Amino acid sequence: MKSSEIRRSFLEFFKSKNHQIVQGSPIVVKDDPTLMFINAGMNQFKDVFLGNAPVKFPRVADTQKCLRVSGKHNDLEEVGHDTYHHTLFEMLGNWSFGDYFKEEAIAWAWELLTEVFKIDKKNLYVTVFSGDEQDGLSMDAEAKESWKKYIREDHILLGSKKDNFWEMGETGPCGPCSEIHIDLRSEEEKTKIPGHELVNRDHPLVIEIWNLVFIEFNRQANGKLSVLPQKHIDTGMGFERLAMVLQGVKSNYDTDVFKPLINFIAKMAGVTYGQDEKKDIAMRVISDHLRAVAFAIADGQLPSNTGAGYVIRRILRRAVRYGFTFLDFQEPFIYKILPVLVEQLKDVFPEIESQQNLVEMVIKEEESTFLRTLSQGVKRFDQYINMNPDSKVIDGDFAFELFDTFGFPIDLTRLMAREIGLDVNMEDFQKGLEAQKSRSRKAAEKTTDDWIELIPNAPATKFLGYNRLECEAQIVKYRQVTQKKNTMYEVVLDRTPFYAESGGQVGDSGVLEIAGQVLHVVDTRKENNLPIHIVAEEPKNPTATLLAKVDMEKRRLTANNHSATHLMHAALRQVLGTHVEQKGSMVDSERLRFDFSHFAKMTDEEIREVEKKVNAKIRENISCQIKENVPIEEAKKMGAMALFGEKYGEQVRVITFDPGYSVELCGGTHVPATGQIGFFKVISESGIAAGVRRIEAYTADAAETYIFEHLDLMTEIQGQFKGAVNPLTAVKNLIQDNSSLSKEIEQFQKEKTHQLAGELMKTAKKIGDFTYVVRKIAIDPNQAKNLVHQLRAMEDHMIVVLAMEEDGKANLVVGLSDELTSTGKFNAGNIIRKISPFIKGGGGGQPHFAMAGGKDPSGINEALKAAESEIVSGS
RNA sequence: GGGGGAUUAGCUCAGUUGGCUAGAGCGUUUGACUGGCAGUCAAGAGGUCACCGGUUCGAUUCCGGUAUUCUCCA
Repeated sequence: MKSSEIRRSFLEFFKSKNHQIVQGSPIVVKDDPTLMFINAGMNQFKDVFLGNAPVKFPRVADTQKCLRVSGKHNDLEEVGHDTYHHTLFEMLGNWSFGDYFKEEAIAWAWELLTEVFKIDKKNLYVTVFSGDEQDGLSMDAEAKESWKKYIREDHILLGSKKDNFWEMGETGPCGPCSEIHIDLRSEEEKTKIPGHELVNRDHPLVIEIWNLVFIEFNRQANGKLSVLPQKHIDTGMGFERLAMVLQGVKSNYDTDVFKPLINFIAKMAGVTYGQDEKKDIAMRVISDHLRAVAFAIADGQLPSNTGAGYVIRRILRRAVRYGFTFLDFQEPFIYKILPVLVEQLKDVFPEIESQQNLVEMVIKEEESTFLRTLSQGVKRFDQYINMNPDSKVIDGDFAFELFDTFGFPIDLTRLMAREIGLDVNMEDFQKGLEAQKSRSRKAAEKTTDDWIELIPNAPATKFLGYNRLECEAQIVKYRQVTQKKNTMYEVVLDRTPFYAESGGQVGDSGVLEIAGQVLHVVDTRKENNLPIHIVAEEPKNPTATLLAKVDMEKRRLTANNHSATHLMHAALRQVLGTHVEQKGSMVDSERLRFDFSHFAKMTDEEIREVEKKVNAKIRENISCQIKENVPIEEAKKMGAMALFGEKYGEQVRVITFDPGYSVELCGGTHVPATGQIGFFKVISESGIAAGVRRIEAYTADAAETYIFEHLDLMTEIQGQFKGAVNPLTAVKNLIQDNSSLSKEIEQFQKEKTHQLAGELMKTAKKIGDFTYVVRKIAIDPNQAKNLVHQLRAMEDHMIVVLAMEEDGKANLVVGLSDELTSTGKFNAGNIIRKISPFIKGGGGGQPHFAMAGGKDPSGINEALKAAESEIVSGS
C-alpha cells in the first residue's frame, strides 16, 4: 500500500465515523512561549482542551506535521543513527471533544488497523494504565474491558504512569492512555523471546504505533487531580511507522516516504544505500533533515541565530555536516533534493510547492554560508596545529573556541584530530560548554509563581478592543513573575480593551485603575490564546472592579502603521509582482517593519513607486471595511491574502481597503479611514536572508519629522554654498577640487622632500665609504619619515638621524640603508632607544627604521651629539 | 536575552612585542603580442584600515562605547 493511500484511508475511515477532516496547523508556533514547533497532533487543539476556545467540531481527524528535536526518546544527535526516529514526521490523529470516549476510540482504532489495514491481530499488543497510588488512581478498567472484546488478554499489558499517563504540562488536562504496539520480528525471533517482553523496551522492531489518550482529569497547581466535566479523546499514530508496517519493511527509511529521497541522494553522491553504514547514516540524516527544514521554511520560519530559527539552522547544518564528511559534498547540495520532496508531498501539503522557490533559495544560501564557516574553521584548525606541533592533545579550550565563536562542529574537530593522530580534550570542552550554558540560563532566569485565581473556571477573556479603548473589568487571575530582579505581574481579565501582541502588531499599553490604585500595563501578550496584561505593580485590592484604559495615542499611531502595512503589501505586489508574500511583520507606534519574499534588491525607482501608490491610497481616504466571522472559504473568494505559516480558524476577520486593492485576513487594529495615516515614507530596504527583503517605514508624525529633518539638512547645506542653485553640483565640484588639490600637495611634498634630501646629502659626513647625516630640521614628522626613506636609499652604507621640533614636542627619526642593516653593525631601534632619553621620551621601530617622540626639545642637540658619537664609535 | 569573534582596495583575505612608505590573489583600466576569441606579459588606478572617544611622543595594531555582521548558548 502506498503511503499516500495509507494517509487517505485513515482520513476516509474517520470521515465515515462522522469526523470533520481538518487541515493540520503550520509547524511554527506563534503564541505559546513553552513551544517553538508543533510537536504533537493535539497542539492545535490545546486552547480547546484548556477551555480558552470553543469547540467547533466535536469530532475531528487530521494529519499533522510535527517537529521534534529534543525530548525523552528523540535527541537530534541520534536521528539517522537508528531507523525509526525523525525530526519531522506526520502524526495521524482523531479527536473527540466532549463527544465519544474510550469505548469508541478503542473500537475504531482496532477496526482501522485490523480490518482496513489488515494487520495480523496476533502481532498486536496494547497497554493499559495500571494506576498510581500517589494520584489515588486505580487501574484503567474501562479501557481494559473494551480491549478484551477484541484482543487476547495476554496481549493486554499494564503500564505505569511513565508510559501510560499523559500530561500536557505541569498543570492542565491529562489522563490515562492506551498504546498499541506491533511486533514485526521474524517467527523464529518471536519463539525465542515472546513479544510482550519487548513492548516499550526500545526494540527497533517491537514498536508503538498508536497512542490513545483519554483526557478526563485536570492537574492543578498543587499537584492534585480533579475530574473534568467534559472528557476528550486525543490520539496520535506515527505515519512513517505505519507505512513501514504496511509496506512490510524493517526501517522507516525503506518506505516510499523516504526511499525516493535516499535514492536521489545516493545517486548524487555516487554511492549505493546499504553498502556502508556510515554513508547510510549520512543519507538518512540528510533525507530526514531536508523534510524538517523545508517545511519549517515553507511555514515561514527562516533559519536565523535565535530561537526557533536557530533550531532550523542547526538541523540544516547537521545535514550539511554529514554530507560534507561522509558523502564528500563540498558544494551546496541539499537544495537540489527539494524537488523530489515537493513531488512527493505537494498534494497533501500544498505550501511546499507554492513556496518551493523561496525554500530552495534559502536552503542554498544557508548551505553556502555554513560551508564557508567550515572552511574557515579548517583554516584555524591548521593554524593551531602549526603553532603547537608537539602537543598530543588538542586543547579543550581551543576546541570550544572553534565551536563557540566560529561555529565549527566539535565532532568535525575530533575527526580531523584523529586523522593526524591527536585527541581532543573533551573534558575541558564540556566545561566550557557548561559554563556557557549556565551563563545563559542565569541571564534568562525567570521565576513564575502560581496563579492566584479569583474567578475559578472563568470563560475565555472577551476582547472589546476593536471598538472600545476603555471598559470596566474584573481580574480573573494574576501571578508574580521575576526576571533579573525585575518583578512584574501577569494579570488576566474577564474582558479587556487591550490588544495582545499578535500578527506582528505589538501589545497595547495603558493603565488599570483599581480601587484608587493605578497599575501600569507595560505590555499585553497572548499565551495559548489567553491575553495577559503585564503590569508593573501588584494589585492591592484584586477583587475590586477595575477600569481598563488603553494608551490611546500609542494605539492610534500603531493603527496608522498597521493599515499602512496593508497598503504597502498591496503596492508591493503591484510593483514587484504577486510572488511577494509576507514573511514577517512588526508594527508598533513608532514604525513598521515588513519582511517579504522577493529575489532582488529593490531599485530606488521601485521604492519610490511603492511610496507613491501608498500615499495616493492614503489621500483617497478609503474607509476601512471590517468583516468579522467570515467563513475562510468565503474570505478566499473575496481575494483575501492569507499568509503561509499562519494558523487560521474556520471563521476569520477580513480587513479591506478598497475591495479592488487590499483585502487581508487580519486580527489587528486599523484606522477608520486611510486619510488618518497622513503620510508614508520608506526609510530602509535591506536583505535579511536569501530571497527575503525587509522594508522599514514611517507614517504620520514620524514620517513628517523624518522629511523635515532631511529638508533642514538640505537647507543648511545649501546655505553653506551661499547662492548655489544646485548644491549637488557644488558638492561634486568640491569633492573633485579637493581630490585634485590633495594630489597636487602630495606632489609638491614629494618634490620638496626630494630637494631637501639633496641638500642634506651635501652636508653628509663620511668615514671611509660610510656616510651619515645628523641634523635638526624644520619639517613635519610624517614628512620626515618620507625624507629618511629617500635618504637611506641614496647610499649603500648610510645612517640618517633627523630631529624635529613642533608644538613644544621633539621628534627623532633614525634610518639605515638596507645594506648596512644587513651587516648587523647598527640597529636603528637601538640607536633611538639610546638617544630618546635626552628629549624625555621613548620610541622604537625596526632595525632599519625607528622613530621617537619626547616632551623636551631642549635636549635635541645633546641627543644628536650622542647619536653622532654612537655612529663614529661604531663605524 | 547572555557570552565570544569579525569589520583593512570592487570581491576574498594577509598584516604578533604600537613606529615596515598598508599588502596579496581575483576583478578593473591602459599598452604590447595574436587574424579574432581565449590567453600571456607590462604598467596603472583603486584605501577616512566601520564610526566615536581614551591611553601614548606616535594607534590599522592597546582600552572603552556605538553600528553592522558572524557564531555558540538560552
